[in-house]
Amino acid sequence: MSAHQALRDAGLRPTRQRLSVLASLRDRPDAVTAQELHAELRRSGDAIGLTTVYRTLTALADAGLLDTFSREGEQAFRRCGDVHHHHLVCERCNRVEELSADEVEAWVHDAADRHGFEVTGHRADIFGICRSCR
Amino acid sequence: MSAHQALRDAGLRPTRQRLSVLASLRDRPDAVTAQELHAELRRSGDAIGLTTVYRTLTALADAGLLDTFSREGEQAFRRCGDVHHHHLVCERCNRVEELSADEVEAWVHDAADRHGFEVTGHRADIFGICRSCR
DNA sequence: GGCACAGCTGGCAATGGTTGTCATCTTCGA
DNA sequence: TCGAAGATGACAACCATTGCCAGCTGTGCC
Repeated sequence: MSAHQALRDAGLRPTRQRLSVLASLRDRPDAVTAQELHAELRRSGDAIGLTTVYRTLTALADAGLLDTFSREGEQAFRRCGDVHHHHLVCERCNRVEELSADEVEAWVHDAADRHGFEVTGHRADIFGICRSCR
Repeated sequence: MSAHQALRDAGLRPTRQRLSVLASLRDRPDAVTAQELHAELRRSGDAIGLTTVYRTLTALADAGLLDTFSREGEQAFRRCGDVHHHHLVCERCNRVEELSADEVEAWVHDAADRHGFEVTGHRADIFGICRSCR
């Protein structure tokens, strides 16, 4: 799906800035913060405001187009697949691999049932050092 | 183990303030933020500075005595058991149940191996609404 | 194409959780 | 009991993030 269409579907106007953010996120393996992305875009000659980067990332995350990661005090974002998945995160380069795991899903529902909880969500992330960072 | 001894083992002096923080965290089912805890302690007549609450919680977490939870922009803490576990968190009252899950541990190592990652840690939390909040 | 308007942008100010500073006070081993 | 070393707390500083608002732009409609 084109970035243009993705924005449309999310009820967001496909502006130059948003397309720019989505383009720089496309196929990027790592998660980035608003500040980092803003600096990179500026460095590459793209005129975009920091506030806009923040709002765009938040809007895209709200629309489910981006996954969020908290990195000691700040929030990082990454373009991830639509289907539910978990993450394998490199603590050195912030690369993220998407994982699917039926056993985790099963565990989630079993545990919640046993404790009388109504599940609203869950998150299972693995942290480590990737092959190329070792 | 006494709170006094726990602090000792963590290389921290058992001061009135630290004992006070540990005491109010004892057997508490929910996770609290520094601001919340500070307000509660003050309300109950305990003279303690906000800075001290922040530093104490951080120190206790660093020492492995507390687990941390990020709650939209702020950090919450909870006294948890020493053995490795996961969490079932009520989004309404912040109650936390500790879970152990061999299937999750197995998944962590399998997935990391498959992707060539060296595991440094992992986290698997379930969010929901507890029985009494429903 | 031209219009009008709802949505978007971006510089700047404000917010708010958290941390740095430092003078003062405690704890604890000698 | 004494003197470090460690801890406290009021206050200022930080800094990621958000609010504000005047101007800009995409979009549907004529």
